[in-house]
Amino acid sequence: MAHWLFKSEPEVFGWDHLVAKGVSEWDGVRNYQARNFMRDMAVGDTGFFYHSRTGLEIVGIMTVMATAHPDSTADDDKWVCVDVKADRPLPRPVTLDAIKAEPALSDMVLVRNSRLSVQPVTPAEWAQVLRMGGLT
DNA sequence: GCCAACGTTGGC
DNA sequence: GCCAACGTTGGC
Repeated sequence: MAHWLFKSEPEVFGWDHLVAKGVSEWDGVRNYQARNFMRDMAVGDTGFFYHSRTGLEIVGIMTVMATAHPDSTADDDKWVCVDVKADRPLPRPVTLDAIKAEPALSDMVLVRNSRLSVQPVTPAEWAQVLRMGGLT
């Protein structure tokens, strides 16, 4: 199973919103690179939930529940979304500062390309963030 | 709130 | 097909 990272502004759609909603579409993505990553996702893939802008930390883990399907919030049919559900919060959220300070995470897309809202995470990065977050 | 970085659009 | 202008994202 592959790993991913999803960004959202906490005021717009944060971790608590996802927890309250249960299974939710990850809609509103209007970037080709991000869309293509969503097309690559499989049911059972896991992803980090990152709070951008005013959070700047990874707060939880979610699971992909449905593969890419048309995004009903788009005017045309070129955009897709996947369905995700909150799995569990990180006991200790992992901040962007902590990620930048960790040499093992220096190649994370989060660090390299701050504007990409859906991005892949390598198995090594995944394990490292889990450790820093107080899991495993 | 500002603005750098990035992506997209559209005139040529 | 180039690139200037514009819009958006997201760290600061």
